[in-house]
Amino acid sequence: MKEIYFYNTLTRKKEAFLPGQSGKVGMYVCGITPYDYTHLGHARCYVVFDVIRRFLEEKNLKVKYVQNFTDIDDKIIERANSQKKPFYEVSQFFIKEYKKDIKRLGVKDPDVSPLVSEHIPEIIDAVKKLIEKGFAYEKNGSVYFRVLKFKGYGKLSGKKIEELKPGARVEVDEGKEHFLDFALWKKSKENEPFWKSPWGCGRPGWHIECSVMSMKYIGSTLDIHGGGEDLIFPHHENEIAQSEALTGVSFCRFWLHNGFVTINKEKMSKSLKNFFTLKEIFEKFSPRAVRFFLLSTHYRDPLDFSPDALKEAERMTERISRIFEIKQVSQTQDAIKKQAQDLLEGFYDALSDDLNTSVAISRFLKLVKLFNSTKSEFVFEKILNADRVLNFLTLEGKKKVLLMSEEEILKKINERDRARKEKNYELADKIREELSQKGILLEDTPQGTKWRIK
RNA sequence: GGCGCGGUAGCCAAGUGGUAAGGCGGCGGUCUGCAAAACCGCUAUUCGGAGGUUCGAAUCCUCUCCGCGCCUCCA
Repeated sequence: MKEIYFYNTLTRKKEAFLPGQSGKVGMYVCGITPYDYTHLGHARCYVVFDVIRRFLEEKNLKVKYVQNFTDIDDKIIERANSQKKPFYEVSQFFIKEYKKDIKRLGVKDPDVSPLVSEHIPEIIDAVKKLIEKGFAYEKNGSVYFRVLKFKGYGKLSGKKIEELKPGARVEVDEGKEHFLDFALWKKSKENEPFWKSPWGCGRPGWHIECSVMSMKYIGSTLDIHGGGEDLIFPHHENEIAQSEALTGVSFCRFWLHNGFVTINKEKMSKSLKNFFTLKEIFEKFSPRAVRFFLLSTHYRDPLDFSPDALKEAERMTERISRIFEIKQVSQTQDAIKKQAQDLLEGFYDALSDDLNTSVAISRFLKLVKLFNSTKSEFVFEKILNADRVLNFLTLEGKKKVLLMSEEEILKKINERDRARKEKNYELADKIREELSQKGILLEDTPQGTKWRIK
């Protein structure tokens, strides 16, 4: 059994992962801003971190998994105002949709799913402390973080302050001491929801909620902080600055970031209008295939979406699921047991190597193959063991629509069986073809003729 | 402009110094009346290109071409 290694964005190296205190792992993954439906890019992130969590749990580590909802933000307000609704109706609606979609992908519920809107007092406290410590200042009802005061700014993203030039891409906000300073607290404009604070009516800035909520539920130092790689800068960089300014200790030991889902090699994003929501995807592909697809490539590499790739995932997962159709035998030769055990070990070793799911899946498929040729209960159990991490087998498969009644099908099968006994193969094949036209596939097995939907 | 990632067979995809995992597809076979499913075998002398280091390189170095990302909200 190998040690667990993860690639740490902070050090740009694979590092041995050892939990902080006695087998406990505190992990925080940045959640969504619920102002629209969840898309495939989000799904990749949460499926990947779900596998990391399940894997660590299988390794007998006690994981506390925290994932927030940023339920108050400019985009939510924008949407709420355009629909003439309070912001929380918009965020609550999309939180519900997110939970529905992500559950179908077999992602376990977080242990804690904190909402920003329910942590305003804690956020105000944190901002107050940052001001006291000289890391933040109030200006016209807003509070900004004083980036230059925090040495080490840029250590996560590898950016140098001198190289980040104000201008074209960075909005120059009057009132800030330095263009990189970011809002901890934003003064509310008219028609915007607000909370009362020592600095007047306003709401939290974007980054502070993650610092406050992660440390509230996990502690000053997280073991793992995860998210999409687009969050590295500025979001996670800012989280580090705020948190470490606040506590004086290291905020997080392992920073893990997943790569993007792309379409034609380009990032799936709203602005390019090339994104697919899970809702849309599920109309064409099963959640089981989607999960398989999302794990088929290493999590840090780009994953290119295409209908063909999803179709292949559909085929593969159907094949995997067919193991349930086989009657198991209890006897297993030692050599086979050894093979199965080695494959399972290889499976976990692959995951230990910075979550190499491609290799892990290949071992998993080998186990399926071994089971198909041995029908061994022992091997079957190894498959179920591996599936506790991958979680393909319990998910919804492809939707099957029955175009004719079961009685009708059985009648046709009987008719065909009679024809086959009489060696009237022409008729038998005609019946099989007829059923095939209606999407029914026949399989002649030693146990008789079976049928299934194509 | 700064920083970073990737280019491996028809396709997807592992592999950071020891001589190219795995899957899909295709081809051949076992089974079958024929199929289907499953299983077995075959399917890259070669890793974008050019140099270099080395006994040895997909893996290290230099240059170069192509694609992408971050530097602004973004999983």
